[in-house]
Amino acid sequence: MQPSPVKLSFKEQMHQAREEAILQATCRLLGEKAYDAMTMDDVANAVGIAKASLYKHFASKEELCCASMVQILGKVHAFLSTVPADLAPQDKLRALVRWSLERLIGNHMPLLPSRNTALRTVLMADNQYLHALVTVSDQIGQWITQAQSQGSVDPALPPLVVLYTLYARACDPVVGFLKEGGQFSDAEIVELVLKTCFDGLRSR
Amino acid sequence: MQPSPVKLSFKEQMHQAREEAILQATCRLLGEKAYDAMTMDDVANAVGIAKASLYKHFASKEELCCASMVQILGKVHAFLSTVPADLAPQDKLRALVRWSLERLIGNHMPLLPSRNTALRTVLMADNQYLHALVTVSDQIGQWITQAQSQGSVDPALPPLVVLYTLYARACDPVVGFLKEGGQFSDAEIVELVLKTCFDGLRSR
DNA sequence: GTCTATATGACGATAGAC
DNA sequence: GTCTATCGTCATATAGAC
Repeated sequence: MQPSPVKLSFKEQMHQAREEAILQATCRLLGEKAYDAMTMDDVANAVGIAKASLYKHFASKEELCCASMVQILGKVHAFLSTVPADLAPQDKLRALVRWSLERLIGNHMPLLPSRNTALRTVLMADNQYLHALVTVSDQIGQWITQAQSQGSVDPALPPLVVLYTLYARACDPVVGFLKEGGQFSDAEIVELVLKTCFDGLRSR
Repeated sequence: MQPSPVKLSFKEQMHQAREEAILQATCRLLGEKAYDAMTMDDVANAVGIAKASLYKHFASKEELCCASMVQILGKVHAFLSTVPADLAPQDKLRALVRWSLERLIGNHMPLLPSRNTALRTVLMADNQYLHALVTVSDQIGQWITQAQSQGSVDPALPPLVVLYTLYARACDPVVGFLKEGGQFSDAEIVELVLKTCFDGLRSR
């Protein structure tokens, strides 16, 4: 009796589901600690499988984390397409930053590789990651340019500076500081950081 | 023949000088990489002594890095006292952030412990560090309050949010992103980040 | 593909000669 | 106090049975 196509498909689905679970766990763990601090044991325990099994899915820790980052960029891309087209450009940008902050505050967003970590080196050599990054950056870049031409974002700022400043909110330590203080609710923290990001510290 | 007090003092000076060199190297290395990524071998090589000798000065990696962070807070404190007293409060704050950014861009400022690293745990248990942190924060907090009462910093923002936002500039990844691009000079990067920090992204 | 067990290497810390 | 040499530990990655 030959294995039916359905059975094969089911096995593949299992495989995919397990891989998805691994990526989910990795994403969450990378949101809790730095790349160096996260161990493959952490991931294996979180998923509930043996460490060796991880290596059947991903050849190395670097590859795993890389895939996790690509997945996150995919989620960013998916979010971008849900932003109403009729929103003003600066409101689209605000929506993006708000979404990033909400993910950060829920520990669902890994720290961006802001320094020369092993991860950053791998990411910059990974075509999937770079492609996803360019796709996302292009969309955001358009919004920035539009917002600047409308004057709602300072046209004097180089668009790249605006882009990086928005990206940096996704790993803003201020969120962690304020959360630790316990003095503000999550929603308040998001609004406060949003305000300082777009309006700055000065009175308007 | 007894050792003269002068000789003793000289040996002590040597000791102090070596310790200073160790702290300097640690400070620079912590500016280049994260706490976990920095090794005691790195420090020993940078100073030009054997790793074992480090442990004659500092009992552990944690203690060494802790001392390094305390030393940096000391430099911050020293800088604060050089800021002209007749400057407007908001200009004092700008001067502080500019100084931080210049240190960051020259890799002379360790990343602040923004997440739960082993270092952060140690720092928060170290009275010297906490005391230095409170001293510095108090001075900055006064400037913030004054700037808010003058209306040059938004009085609607909780002072703590302003303080953390300023602190976060000392480890702003935007600086690294822009520096890597090679499109802006160090001085331009400092001014751009200063502008987004105080004025935000929106046009004024 | 999943597991247990292990090889390999890196790093913090120490021993002991000088 | 400085060095060389080494220990103990932990984490990545793999071997090999099932």
